[in-house]
Formats: sequence, C-alpha cells, structure tokens
Amino acid sequence: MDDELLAVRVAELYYDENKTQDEIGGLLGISRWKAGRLLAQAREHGIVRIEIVHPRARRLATERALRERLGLADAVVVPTPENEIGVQGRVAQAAADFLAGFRPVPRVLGVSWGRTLTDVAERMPDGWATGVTVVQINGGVSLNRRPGTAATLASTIAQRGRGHAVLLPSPAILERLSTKKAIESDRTVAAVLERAEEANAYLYSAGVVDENSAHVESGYLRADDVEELARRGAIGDIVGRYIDANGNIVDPALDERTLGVSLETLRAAATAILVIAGAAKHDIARAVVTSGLCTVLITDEATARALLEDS
Amino acid sequence: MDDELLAVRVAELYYDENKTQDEIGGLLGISRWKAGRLLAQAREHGIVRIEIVHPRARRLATERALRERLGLADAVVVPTPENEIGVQGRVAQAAADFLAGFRPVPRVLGVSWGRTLTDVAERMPDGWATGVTVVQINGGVSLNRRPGTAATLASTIAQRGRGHAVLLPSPAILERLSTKKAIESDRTVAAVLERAEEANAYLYSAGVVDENSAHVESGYLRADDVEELARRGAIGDIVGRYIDANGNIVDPALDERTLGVSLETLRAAATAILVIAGAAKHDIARAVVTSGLCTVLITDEATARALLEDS
DNA sequence: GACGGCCCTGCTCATATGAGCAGATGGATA
DNA sequence: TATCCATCTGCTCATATGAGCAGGGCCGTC
Repeated sequence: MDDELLAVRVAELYYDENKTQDEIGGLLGISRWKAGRLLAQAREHGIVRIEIVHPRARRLATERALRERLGLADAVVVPTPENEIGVQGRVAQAAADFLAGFRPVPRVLGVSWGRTLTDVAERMPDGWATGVTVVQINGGVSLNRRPGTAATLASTIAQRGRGHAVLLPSPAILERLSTKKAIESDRTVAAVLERAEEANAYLYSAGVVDENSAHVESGYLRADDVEELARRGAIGDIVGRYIDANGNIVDPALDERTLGVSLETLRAAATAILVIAGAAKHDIARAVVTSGLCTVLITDEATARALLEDS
Repeated sequence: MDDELLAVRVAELYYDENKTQDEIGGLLGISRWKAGRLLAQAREHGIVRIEIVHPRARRLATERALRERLGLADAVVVPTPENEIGVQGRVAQAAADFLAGFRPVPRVLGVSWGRTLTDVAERMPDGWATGVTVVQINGGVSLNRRPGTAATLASTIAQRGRGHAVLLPSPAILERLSTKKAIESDRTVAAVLERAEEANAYLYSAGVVDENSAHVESGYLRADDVEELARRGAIGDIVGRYIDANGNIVDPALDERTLGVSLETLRAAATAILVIAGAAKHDIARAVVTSGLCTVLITDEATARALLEDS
C-alpha cells in the first residue's frame, strides 16, 4: 500500500470514524507520527475536502485577498451558488449582517435604492441600531409602479434601526438643468442633501447599462439614451450616475441633471459600501472598486475572483 | 448574531483560516470554550462537511453497518460515482486491494470469471502473494471470442501472486447430463475440482438474468432459456448457477448440468468474496448476501444501501 | 416573591496534536 | 567499497483540544 492510499485510509479513519491518530497508527500498523504526517499530506493534496455548507457561509480567504490586493478597508464574499441561484439574496443577507455588525454604529447612513438594496433592507435584523438616521442619497423612484421603492427601503432600514428615514423628494434625473437647480435649492431638498453629505457611511449598489435599467423603467431615460451612453463607454451606474470603466462620468451634461450625492462625496467618504452580485455586474463592480468609489465591497465569490484576476 | 451564524463563522475561521479556537474566541468576542462548543455544533448540524475525495476512497461507516447488520465477516464499500461512471473499476480496484491485503494470504484461491473479475485481475498489484495457486471454480468461456477470458484472468492473478493457475478445461454448462458426468470424472477435471474444493478463499461475482448474459453470448444457453429462468424466479447467477431471491437453485435439472463448485461449497467456505457493482445487480447482490453465499462483500455504496434498507 | 430545575458558562485536567530535532535508512557517486 | 546527501522515522516537548464539573442566570411554577 503506497503512501497516498495510506493517506486516504488515515483520512477516512480520522474524519469519518473519529479515531485518534494513535488508534489509526495501531490499525494500519504505522506509528502515530506517520499517521499524523499522512493526514497532513492528505489535507495538502486535497484528498480531504472541508466545506462550510450554509446559506450564510463566507469566503474569508477571498475577502483577505480583496482587502490586501485592492486596498479595501473591508470585504465580504459569499460563495456563488450553482447557476447563481439566489446570489442576490445571499449577498444582500451578507450586506445586512455586515451593516448590523458595523462599528461604530453609523448615526447617519446614506442609502441609494434599487432591487439589491431593497433585498438588503428586508434582511436587516430588527434593532440593528438604536436611533439611526437613514438618508436617501439619490433621486427616487416615485414614478415607479412597483412597491418597494426608495422610500420604503430607507424607512425599513431606519425603523429596524429604531430611527427615521430622511427621503429625497425628487426625481433621479431632471429633464432640464434649470429644473434640477431649482429643486436642489428648495429648502427641504437642500436640507436632505446636506444630511446626505454628512453621512457616516454610504450603502449603495450599481446597475448595468441596458434597456431594463430602472431609469428607463421609471421614465428618467429612454432606451436610446441608454444605448447612446453605452456607445460612449458607460458600463453602469451608481447613485444614478453613469460611469465608464475608469470610474469617470460618461456624460457630464446628463450628470449635471442628476440629483443626489456626487461621486466625489463617495470617494471622500470614510465608509462607502458597495453591494453587488452576479456575473452581469462584474464590469461595473471592477470600475467602482478600482476607481476608489467604495471602501467596502460586499459581493459573491465569482465577482470577487473576476476583480482579483486582473490585478 | 445568533448561535448558528456564530457557528458558521467559527467553522470558517477554524477550517478555512486555520485559526485556533482561542484565536477565534478573541476575534469573535467569545470564550475559547464557546468557540469549541460552537464548532462541535457546526459539525453536528452538518454545517461542516468533510469529504474524502479520492478514487480509492471507502465508506467505513457503511462497511461497519454491513458487517454488523448482515453478519458479514468483512465488507468493502466505495462511494458510487455520479451516474455510476466507473463504479465497476472502483469496486474492482477495491477488491484487488482487499485481496492483496487479505491475511493470511490464501495459498489456494478459487475464482470464477466474468467482466468484473477480469477487472479485478488487471488491478492486482504485482507481488501481492508469494506463490498462490489460483483455481478456476466454474466452467469456462472457451467459446467466448473476446479476450480476457477465464484462463487469462486466473493466470494474471496467479502470476502477479508469483504462483500458477489451475484452469478448468470444461464448458460452463453441458447440454446433456451424461456429458457433464463424463467430463467431471475425467481425471484432470476431477483433480481441478478437488483443488477448487480445498481453496482457502473464493472470489466471484454475479450476473443478472438477461439476454446479454455471458452464458448466452458464449452459447451455453439460448435467449429463451434465460427468459424461462426469469419466469421461474431466477434473478441472476453466481459461478454459473441461477438462483432466485432466496438464494435457491431455480432449475435443478439445469444446475445438474452446470460444472463447477456447488453453492454448498461456497456457503461452507471460510472466505467467499463477492465482488459486485451497479444498480442492475442490487437484487442478485441481496440474494447472495442474505442467503449466506458470501462472507465478504465488496461493492459500491448504492448497492450497500439497497441491502441495508430492507433489514 | 420564593423555589426548583434547566441550560449555559467558564473552569480544571487529561489527552491529542503539531513543530522541531537527532538518528536511521537508502540510494547515488567517486 | 566508502562516503555523502536526502529523505524518512521516531522521538521530546509545547500547545490545542475535548470531557467533565461546579457555579450562575433564567425560566416557569407555586
């Protein structure tokens, strides 16, 4: 019996049968030290495969790589399920867990909106904070017919944190720059934007450039506007603003008409948490992370690997 | 963070990050004993899944169940691969390993023939014994056109064991009883059968009742003979003899014309090793094992589970 | 509000394990 | 054949771990 086969036997006796290395030595006619060494070999050669099977499992090694190689303050990575079934939920759960455990507990939290953030809000544990102010950081989905809009999302997070939400009563993108300036200078809106600027942490996701974008669905943009953006290099949007692979604004004129915190605010933030999942969003995730728009990344392993590959 | 989630974190830090329970306690703000207890819980609840990934892995727990619940002297169970791809090979390898490690090394080994045993023979390690006599225990496949017949199989096992093969120069089933008696009383044949009776161990497999059986292929039986056997309750054959679910001979007249060791010889043997794999053979495996025709079973996990289910 | 039982916690102590070391083994080379 | 080098082996010792136990808090019950 060669050493590899012996290692398999040792591993079986140790892990399946809960024998001590000493007993194993006795059974297989080898010394207990040899048993220990074979066991180490078995682990090294991948004969022993240890997996943490749980919807809330994480990938600490990948998280560390992200922190070290991309200079992130923190990262949370969950395994990507087969065919991405349920990644959104898993990543949202991880984001909720992260936020709930984040210290110091933010007194003012800036949030954007979207499908992903709605998922996060739903998963925030009740009582995750004691008196948090949740500020909406970009113009909202009031036009959207679906429930679960920016307003309910922010309110949910706030209520569960025993606090209140400060909503931004404005469209995401205005048709004319003058309208945008007018709204912005409205006292209530200005007050909201001011609070948004002083948030202790920002929580946002990102969208990809395609005709199903929430901006199109809500009527802020037309399908051909999006096409044009894509043609000009846009790969996605964060807080309503379309950026290219370098994290730069694609269409400054459009951006001027977009209401909410600026990319500069995010870049300067002490804590900016990007929550993003799925293969479709690898490119936009890369753009956001490499251009320093976030300090914390919460994502699935496939996305994380995509980011790490080219660095 | 509830205990289950905490257990997941502990498991990750322990198994993925190789931290000590003490370090984990420090990281998660719990005592090292709590970390240890959570780890135990995680293992118990199946959050930690440890697998031995190797072509020669075994299922010791199932083996133990077979020994204890079916009264076998020994059992070897290998995992059934997805869609049974390669089970035959895996089980054959396990049989070869078992035989090579069997103590005391048999001086005389009785073998039957067939696809499975050919696979076993090919996998016997060179020098597995020092001077073994391998006796063919049932009539052979001289008519068979394919290579790898009873003769080469027995010779291979013998050569690798630094010994020689004693072949049974006879068809498996004779057309007429008188012919069988005549052959049986031939001095050389009688001598072989005598050696077969005194084997220290028998190694054989089993076939299922269908028109592709080696007996039909070799011309010993016609397709409609097999159909008739099935109609009368036959579920398969071992050492050329067709048995029903209770391990009894189905057609005594046919059996009389079948040349080789009897079922009684197998039942009385100190060591009779059945090598069998695949879902198609679950029934015949059950018949052989429950009727005491073997003392050692070498099989795949699915087959083993099928046997254990109804006991 | 007092009591009793249950579970959980943090401990002690025996055991299991891994790191590191010195001698043994074996194969290649001069 | 003698010698060297590399690997392997069995050891000592420090550390990590698990079993079992006593005390404390929490719950329900009276």
